[in-house]
Amino acid sequence: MVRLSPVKACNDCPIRYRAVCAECDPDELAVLEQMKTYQTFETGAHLAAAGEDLDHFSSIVTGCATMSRTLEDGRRQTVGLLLPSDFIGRPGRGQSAFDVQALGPVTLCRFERHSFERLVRETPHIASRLMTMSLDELDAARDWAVVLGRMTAREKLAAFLVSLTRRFAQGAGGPRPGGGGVTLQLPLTREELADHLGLTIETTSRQMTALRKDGLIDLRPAREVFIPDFGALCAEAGEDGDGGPIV
Amino acid sequence: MVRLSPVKACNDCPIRYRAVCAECDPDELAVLEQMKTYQTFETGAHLAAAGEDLDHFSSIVTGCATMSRTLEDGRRQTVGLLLPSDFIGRPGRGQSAFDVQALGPVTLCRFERHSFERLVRETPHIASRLMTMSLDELDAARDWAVVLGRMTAREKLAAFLVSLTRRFAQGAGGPRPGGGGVTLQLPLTREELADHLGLTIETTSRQMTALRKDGLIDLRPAREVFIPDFGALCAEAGEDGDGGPIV
DNA sequence: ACAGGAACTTGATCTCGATCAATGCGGGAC
DNA sequence: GTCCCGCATTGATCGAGATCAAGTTCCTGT
Repeated sequence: MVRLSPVKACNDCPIRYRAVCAECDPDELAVLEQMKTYQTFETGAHLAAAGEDLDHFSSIVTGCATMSRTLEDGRRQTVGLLLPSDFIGRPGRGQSAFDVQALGPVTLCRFERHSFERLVRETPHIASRLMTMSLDELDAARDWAVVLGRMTAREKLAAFLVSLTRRFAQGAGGPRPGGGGVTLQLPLTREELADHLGLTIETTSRQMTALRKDGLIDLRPAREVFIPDFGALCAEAGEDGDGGPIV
Repeated sequence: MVRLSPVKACNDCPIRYRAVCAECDPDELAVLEQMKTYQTFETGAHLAAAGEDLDHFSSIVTGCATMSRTLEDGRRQTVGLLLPSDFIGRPGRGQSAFDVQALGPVTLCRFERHSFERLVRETPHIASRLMTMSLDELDAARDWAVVLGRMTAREKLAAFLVSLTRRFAQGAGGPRPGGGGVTLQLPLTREELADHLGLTIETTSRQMTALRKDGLIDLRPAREVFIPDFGALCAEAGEDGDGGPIV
């Protein structure tokens, strides 16, 4: 059976980040609590536009979003998937280099940019936490470049499902392990998936079907994907079959 | 004529980063000066291996290096090109997620990791400078994902030449503007180029020839590339033809 | 329940880049 | 000089994924 390593996000700290919020100083928390405002967006809403000034930074509370770029001729590439606890905006960056768009209804916990930047300047451990988050994103972006540049369509799809399962396993509302497998709720349409994988919608759909016919996944209504054997899917994604945990 | 925007690296500060070193405090510089040691590596040397502990962080003084990952079956993808003034290693990261390999003879300015991390902890503006560098790399990695995922072989090559020209323009020993064009010294073999572009060596060579036949570049001995019209090459890379500066 | 539309699947064909296979070139050792 | 050997180019063919074109399923609103 697959081992899950769920690390729950801290609900008290607005910069929710895995379990490190245990380090949060009560005084800092109080400052952040005073600063924050919640805002909800509808499906497809633009949370940020490439090149536009950001007046707020935010942490995703519920829902998912993509970061993407669209070329003049309409070709689109998604460069990152944002899940609950992910942070939008970074100190010293007044604007986003990419479009950020809600995949479904999204609730953000927002902080006025200048106040937040001041807080970061005065609070080294928050700065260091943001650094860690950025470095994680950097590694993830480079990992994804390997997938985009060198993997086949089937491997891309398997790699995405594996990575999404692992990321959800670290937060709440993620995949439900049980019955010798894992159930995953896909937050993306086939088109959004294709844009993330650097494929067309048709190829994405075909490879999805191929994985289903090979018994690696089961496709259920409402974009639910059942993974009977997580290790087998990892192997399909080109990972050495050490049957490691979902992390 | 193409406008160049050269921003020279600061030679005094060991964390050379564009022109921000002007901010370096003399005391910090003294500490760094005491810490640093120079080391030279031969072509092909491994400056860091994926998953191996780093005992030093370093700044590239001369030469170039790649960050790459090689899959079990030999497929390789380069995820970043490191040029003089680029930094290897980040506070809080004891190991590199990728292999770092010298493309030619490389000289590094090295800092013992723990001492450097202590300095960073005690010096917010160095931490903030490292944050800026990391965010630049993050944007670059995501930009490159768009190239890998959605561009044709010809566009990939043009985009790479454009990006390399711009990066060299910010440092020393870069492209020589003049005669209505720019001369670029390619630090990579066709194979290394192919690994960066997510192509095969043959396709890379063919597209190089195609760009030459179309008058967009001229190929000279010793991996020298002459770009007669930088704006035209930018257009080929899918950029809007605003004839912007090399930045 | 039904209608409409968006999301998804499947099929037929085409094309760009991969693969297989020579051939050309250029620089260093002697 | 000329013999190498690694790097680069070019050619012929193949195949994974794109493209064009129907269908089918699923969700939503009434």
